[in-house]
Amino acid sequence: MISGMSSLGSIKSEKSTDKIIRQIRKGILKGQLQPGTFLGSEKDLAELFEVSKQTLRETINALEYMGLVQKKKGPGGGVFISQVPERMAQDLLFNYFCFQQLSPEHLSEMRLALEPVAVKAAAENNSPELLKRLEDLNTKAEKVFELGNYAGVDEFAVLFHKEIAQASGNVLVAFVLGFVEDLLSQVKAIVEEDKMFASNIIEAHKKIYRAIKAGDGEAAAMAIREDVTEVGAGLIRLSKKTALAKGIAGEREPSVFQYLASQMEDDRKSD
Amino acid sequence: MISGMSSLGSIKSEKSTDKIIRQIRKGILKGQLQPGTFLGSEKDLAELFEVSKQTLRETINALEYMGLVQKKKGPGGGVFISQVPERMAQDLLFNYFCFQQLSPEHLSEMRLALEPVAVKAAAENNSPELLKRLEDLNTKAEKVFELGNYAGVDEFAVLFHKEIAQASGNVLVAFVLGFVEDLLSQVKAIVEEDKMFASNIIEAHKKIYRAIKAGDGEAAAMAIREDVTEVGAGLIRLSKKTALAKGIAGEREPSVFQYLASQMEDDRKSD
DNA sequence: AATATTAATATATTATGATAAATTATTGAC
DNA sequence: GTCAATAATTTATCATAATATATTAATATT
Repeated sequence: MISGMSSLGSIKSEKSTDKIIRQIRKGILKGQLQPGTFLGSEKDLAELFEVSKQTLRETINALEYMGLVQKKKGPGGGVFISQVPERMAQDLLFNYFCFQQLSPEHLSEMRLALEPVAVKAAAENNSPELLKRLEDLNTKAEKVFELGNYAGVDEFAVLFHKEIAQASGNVLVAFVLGFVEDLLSQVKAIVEEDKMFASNIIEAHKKIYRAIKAGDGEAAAMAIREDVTEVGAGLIRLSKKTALAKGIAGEREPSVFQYLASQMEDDRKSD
Repeated sequence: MISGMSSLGSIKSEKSTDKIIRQIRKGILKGQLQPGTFLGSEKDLAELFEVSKQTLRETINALEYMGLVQKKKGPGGGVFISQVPERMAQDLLFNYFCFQQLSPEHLSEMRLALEPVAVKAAAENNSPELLKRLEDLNTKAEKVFELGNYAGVDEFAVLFHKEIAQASGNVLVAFVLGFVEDLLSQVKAIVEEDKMFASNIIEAHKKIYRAIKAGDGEAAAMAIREDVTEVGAGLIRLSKKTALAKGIAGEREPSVFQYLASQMEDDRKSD
């Protein structure tokens, strides 16, 4: 048991892969390594850290999948520090929740807690640009509604909510709401929606827009609560029906991921 | 191998590393690969996917750092599917926010939105086990308070809130609140707290506990709002003072990570 | 001269073989 | 049976080499 062990310090000798990852990550978190910073080619880095090419590749690969670095091929290429893309952060978080029995109810409850906060902030800081974007989205939603494209209504509805989430001014709220909205939009893309559903959403969003435009945070919050509650209820009802039709649910709470699984044949691709 | 595959088929030939990662991840997300499932040794998997050892190691390494698999050495070892540990999901999310100027205000605002939701659920489902754990934590907090260990009070206070977050019954709320609480606890460990601060926390938590015990969700929500608001205000005040003392702040909003960076000095340079 | 084409070059990507280190299963002594 | 030594298995690392790919530079074409 006690053989060639390092004298002091760490009892368990840390893998060199882990050491390098920790070191680079620390540099990033401390702000010493800013996005865009060129770290060198893999060859350079292997020499710098005094490890083999393979070992270095394993570390850089891990950092790349965490979103912290990007690689570029060819002359002038190499390893660069990168901001973690929102999409990647979402996917990594998705990995966690796929083991947690996340349900549409959970998502809806989160929306109910955060949307009013976001929309209040949006109403209190209702820039012309924001109003323009929100109005555009609602107009587009109405157009596709008239064409009978109810799924299209929902796409614009999601963008409407994501716009408000961004306008919250709170990066944490914006991320969590964005995560929730994206998940819900995928769920909604599976369950079929009807005309009444889409019509209600359009009316609700018009009301929310008016409150934001008027700078009335309380009214906006109230309106969005109604919207979220109604959509949540409808969605839960529809998803339960879908689950039963597929023979999935029954004893167990329907997990969001069981629906999404069926859709995973076409993978979400970045870029 | 067949050269010239790049011209036909996919426009951008996907790296085999990416392909394998996508494939395994899909299996996990679809529920076909459950936690604990043995995938085989690296050698087996290299043969299975028809790639080299190195390529396979790179994929497994990436999956390991995402938290989706674990490796074990020795006889009976190999690659196993793993639930993503909460801590790892937190760290990966942390990577995202370290570029987003997350501030104590943002954290506090999120708490204010979610804690009442969590505590209401906790009050409505106040099991004897939960009450016991909460009472224990408050008792311990009081003990360390009497010893003058105000930082210790805070450690138990954080656990108190995390317990409530878990009791929310909402995995999404629990995770986000846990993430926020852990971040705040690190910030609090840096800024110095005084006797009054600790005393207020203890009284507030007693009040929250009584409301939960009584099954009064509304009272519990009200009490926790007071607690969160007060702690948030105190924390923001203290952290601004700390930031100014360090010459960090000024024109820019103080980022949580600028404080945490100062704590990351625990260098054990051994390479 | 501007533009398209080709060649050169730097880099990532994949592959193979070999050794070291760590962990577990097995064996053997008492 | 218990415990220590040994063997077997697997990951971790190193080294080398060939291939694929994207950028840049040079060349040819219009």
